Amino acid sequence: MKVSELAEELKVTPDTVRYYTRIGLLLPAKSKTNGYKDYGRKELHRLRFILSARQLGFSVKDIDQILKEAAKGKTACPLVRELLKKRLEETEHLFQQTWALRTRMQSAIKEWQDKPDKAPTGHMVCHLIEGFNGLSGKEQ
Amino acid sequence: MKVSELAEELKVTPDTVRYYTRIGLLLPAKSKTNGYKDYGRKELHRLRFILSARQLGFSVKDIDQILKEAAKGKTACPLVRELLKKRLEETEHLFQQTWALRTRMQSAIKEWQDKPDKAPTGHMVCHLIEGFNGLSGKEQ
DNA sequence: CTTGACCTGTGTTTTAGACACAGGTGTACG
DNA sequence: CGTACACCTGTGTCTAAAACACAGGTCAAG
Repeated sequence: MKVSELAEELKVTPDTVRYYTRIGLLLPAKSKTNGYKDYGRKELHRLRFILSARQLGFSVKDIDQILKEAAKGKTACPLVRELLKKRLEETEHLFQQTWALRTRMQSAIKEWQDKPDKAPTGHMVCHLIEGFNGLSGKEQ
Repeated sequence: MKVSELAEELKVTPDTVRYYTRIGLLLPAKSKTNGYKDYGRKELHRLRFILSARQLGFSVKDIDQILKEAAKGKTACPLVRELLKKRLEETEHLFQQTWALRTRMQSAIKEWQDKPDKAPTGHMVCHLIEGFNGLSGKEQ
């Protein structure tokens, strides 16, 4: 299988396949005729695993670690559980951050509806931004 | 004011100040005695504006655009409104993504509680990941 | 004048690919 | 067999927003 064939098979871009190959997650053989990378069933399976793990929020580096652990014949499960716990904490944090940001942005848009446009002054770049207090309108 | 003094004043890291300076958002004078960058009240105010805008989700490039617009003496408000709308859409998207990911991760952790660790086999790297279906347990 | 703490500017690293690009491949057609 | 042209390849570079590393400069105490 060539790069694009493998990519098409699992609905990712050829660039993704190339990237995973470049960092050593995939280890295709090299075609003898041309120098093209040649992916077999093993690499297909391996890529499928990588994509499953990505879906669960593991970083590419995590996956590298997991694959290396499994390659030793040991169970990677404890590592997997530990990494997922860590990634969940991060995701939880990002979630809160994003939620708060969204709220702030919505709040700003609403608050700005009644405000006019103004030209900048020496000490004011944009009165919308500089006049926005970030609270949801319930402050005193 | 030196880099670290300005940074301390607005509770950011010196690296952040250096970064904004490097990309041209801050334009400090150069100290005559040593070659150190020298920030004045204007730069303090400018940094404050930048941080306010960052709080609202504007990218650094957005802010550059806004500052350039205001520098022409024109009102930056229409641009600001338009950019915020765009960023809100992106944030909304990220929010949904993150929410879905969090749900998937929590679901996996729960589902894995009852499962044992297993050593890898030829066609299975980690049965936890490969056996996780991504649905919340309500599939048939 | 020297020690040592702190500060500076610049260059490099981070994530997970996307994009650009010069050149190779392969096939339909003549 | 030759060739035109679409498509494919590997490699190198770029992205955001700083954080980090580091060699060397500065400054106050002694």
